[in-house]
Amino acid sequence: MAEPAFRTREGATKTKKSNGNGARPAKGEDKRDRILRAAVRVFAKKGFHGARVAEVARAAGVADGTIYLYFKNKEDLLLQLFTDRLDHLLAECKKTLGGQPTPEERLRRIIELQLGLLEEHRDLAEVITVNIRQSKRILQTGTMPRFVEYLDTIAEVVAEGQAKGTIRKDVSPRVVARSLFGALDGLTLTWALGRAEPGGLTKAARQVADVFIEGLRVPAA
Amino acid sequence: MAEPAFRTREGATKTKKSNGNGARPAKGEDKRDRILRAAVRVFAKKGFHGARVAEVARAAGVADGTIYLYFKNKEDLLLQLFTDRLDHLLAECKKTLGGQPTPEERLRRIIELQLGLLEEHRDLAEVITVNIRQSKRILQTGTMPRFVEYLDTIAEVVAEGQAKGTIRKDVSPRVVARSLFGALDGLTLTWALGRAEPGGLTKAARQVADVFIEGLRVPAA
Amino acid sequence: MAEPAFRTREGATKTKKSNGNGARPAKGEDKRDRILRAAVRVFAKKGFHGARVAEVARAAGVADGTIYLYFKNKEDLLLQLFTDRLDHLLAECKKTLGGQPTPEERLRRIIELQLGLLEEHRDLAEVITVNIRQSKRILQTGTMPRFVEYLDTIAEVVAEGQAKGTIRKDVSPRVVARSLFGALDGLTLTWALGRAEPGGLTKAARQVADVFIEGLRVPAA
Amino acid sequence: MAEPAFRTREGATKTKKSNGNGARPAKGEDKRDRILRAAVRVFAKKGFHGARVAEVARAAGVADGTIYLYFKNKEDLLLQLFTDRLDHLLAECKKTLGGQPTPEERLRRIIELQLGLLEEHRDLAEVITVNIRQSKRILQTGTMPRFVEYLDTIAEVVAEGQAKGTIRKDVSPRVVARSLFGALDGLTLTWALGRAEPGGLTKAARQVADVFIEGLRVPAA
DNA sequence: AATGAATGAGAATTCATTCAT
DNA sequence: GATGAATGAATTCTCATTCAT
Repeated sequence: MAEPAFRTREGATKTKKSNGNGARPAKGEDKRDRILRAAVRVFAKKGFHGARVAEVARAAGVADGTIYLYFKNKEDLLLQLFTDRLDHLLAECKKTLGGQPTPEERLRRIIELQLGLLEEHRDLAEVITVNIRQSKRILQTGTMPRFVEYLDTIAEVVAEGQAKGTIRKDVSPRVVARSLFGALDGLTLTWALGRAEPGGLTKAARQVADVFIEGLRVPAA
Repeated sequence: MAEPAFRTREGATKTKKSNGNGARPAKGEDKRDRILRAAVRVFAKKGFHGARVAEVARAAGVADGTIYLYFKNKEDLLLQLFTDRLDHLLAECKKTLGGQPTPEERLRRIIELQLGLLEEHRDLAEVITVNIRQSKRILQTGTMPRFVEYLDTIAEVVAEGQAKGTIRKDVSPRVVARSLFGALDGLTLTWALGRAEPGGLTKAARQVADVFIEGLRVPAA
Repeated sequence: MAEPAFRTREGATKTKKSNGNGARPAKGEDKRDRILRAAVRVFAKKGFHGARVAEVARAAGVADGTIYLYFKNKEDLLLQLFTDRLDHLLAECKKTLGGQPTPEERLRRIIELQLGLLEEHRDLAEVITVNIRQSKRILQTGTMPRFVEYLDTIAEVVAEGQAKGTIRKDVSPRVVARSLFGALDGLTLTWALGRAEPGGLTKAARQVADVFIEGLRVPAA
Repeated sequence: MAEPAFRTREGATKTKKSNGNGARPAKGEDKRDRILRAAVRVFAKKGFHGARVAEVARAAGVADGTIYLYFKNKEDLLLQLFTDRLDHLLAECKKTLGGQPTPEERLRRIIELQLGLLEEHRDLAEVITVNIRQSKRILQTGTMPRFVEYLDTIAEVVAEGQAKGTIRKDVSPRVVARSLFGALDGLTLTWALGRAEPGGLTKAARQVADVFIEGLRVPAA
């Protein structure tokens, strides 16, 4: 998962080169990716508001104006950044969840995936945890369909467990999903802004998984 | 006076009981409070970066320059806002925790307190969840001693339970504290930015408490 | 000349305590002087525009508002400062010029006086050379009657020499006066902004005097 | 580009002959010059502190922000203005001094050049005499290498005369240089702020030259 | 007279965005 | 598509001055 297969605007799972025109690598897509990757770095270091568009451009090796050929404006750049990365996480989730036998295992897997992904990409971790809250507009759901989708994925797993009878029914799947994401988000934030010790998030993942899964289990008679 | 008297820091933990000169309310403290209260409202509505200092001033009924008599700059205003409010939360915690018989009950009480407080102050909820992440500088621990103190309070309760033998020892109190805060923070964020249904947070509080407390319980043999 | 006898508004030569109401030292005058002395220090250090009125107040040990009881505004403070100090210089000139037998000696004496005074008061030197040019309004002659008067004093000495036949008549006394003042001013500026070596100005005084006096002498047949 | 290309410094000594690409005038240099020319006018009229950057921009026919593409800040604009103009004066000096047979003639030529140049450019005269002292930072030598270089040029001429035996040795070339510049500066200031009669400075030039040159002559046995 | 908290006009500078090349 | 020079709106903070006490 080191080099995530970056998404295009249209499709979540396209591989890098297939842009439908055959041989030549899509110059445009290439540049869009370079900009997004530069944006992660710059936003992580300076924060969304602290980052200058010109810095992103320089980091991406393009001219200032070029950014506006691929993104409507600075905020759109941030939004597409999230969308892109969450698409990736969602795709991974979908791919791996099928393999897990029980809802509990699926939950554990989601936790491991999210924290694992961010542990490998500290910059991205900072962007996800910090920058997502820096644009009021982006925060309003609706602008963040991918985020909602991701929460829904978690909630569904919970609901499945409830349907199956292994997860207690007196908790709302959405509350659980939001709490869980919040818990992971908080851990990531502290980790990313602090020492970011290698393995720190992975270790935390197990503990959070244990607590949540145990806590969700239907109490024994 | 050239160097404006920053009356601020030392007044942070004072309870409102004036300044010891009896009848008249302390003019300074009074104005500082008005500014802080105005800031909560304006920051909640516009976000930290979206809010203009002049708007806060107008909302507080003071001149623009007056804000700089009490706060070093806009960011300091945000920082002191957090410090002030967290002080309040911490004081409430301390007051109420003594009355709880078990660590588990104390945990539940903390959860109820935090969500209860924020449910009553939606503006504050937005500021705490959103704005706290808008200033890179503030995020760096050390600038937020009160936040660290709050997490420590939670972690201590967990550690107590571990010492007493009722809470599982294979989880780090600090990880639990951070996760729990994250979970509550996430719920609050979603609530505050959405409908903010009355009772919504209180209802969630019970569920989160149940899950965490159950999840932390030492597994029955 | 170490502690110059400071002037009051009305009269140039009054000694410090005689304010006409007998015994008590004039509180007001006292404060005005403190402010002026503080202003010299602060203006010298920060320049006129760089100095805050509050700094002058603090340096003088008075409240900000007090300054406005004695001076119309910041610029007036600067203006009165010049007037006061030039009054002093003029008085010294008048006192000493009578004793000099020839116009040439009087010229030499003026040069020594001006540079001697400023050498003893480096702060004042900076203010005179630098700050006098910082307020457009003050620069316009008319607002600086004392300066004009000082130049006139020099010009008169030159005119005397011309009348007496010892000074060449093909130079304008006013041009000489202005050049001479400029020369002294330039030397002072460089001295004050640099090392300000003790004796530096005094030494320069002799040289400038020699050059000017020789240069003004009626050419031998 | 994030870091605006400060095209400034390197262009300072270039003579106007464009940028080597033949026909079209160098856009950048063109704009920089327009700004400098506008700055002279505005600074002369309002003084450095009284002038608003926006006024300079408007006078130059560029946007406010454009100024910051060519100059670090307002003070840098002033500094470069001096540097530019003094460069010109220095170049003229160098060009003309060679043609003068004696140090005395060279001195006279320098005086004529300086006053002549400023008489033709009253705005520049005001800026040089008044504004140069309005920025404390600029005054500190080292920030004004050109000024030091100019004084050195004068001092060298004096030293030459001393070596040749025609100028008295009991005066320091640097003191003479500083005095002479001060004298010219003072005359210019008075002229520029007053009527600025045509020919006024030129006429003064002769007198100052006569006085200084006579005054510097080795006394006849 | 003296104070100093409060005022609020004022200005430099930044930086997202555009558009002529 | 790509560029990057130019734009100019937007906003924090400063500080001279006032005036209620």
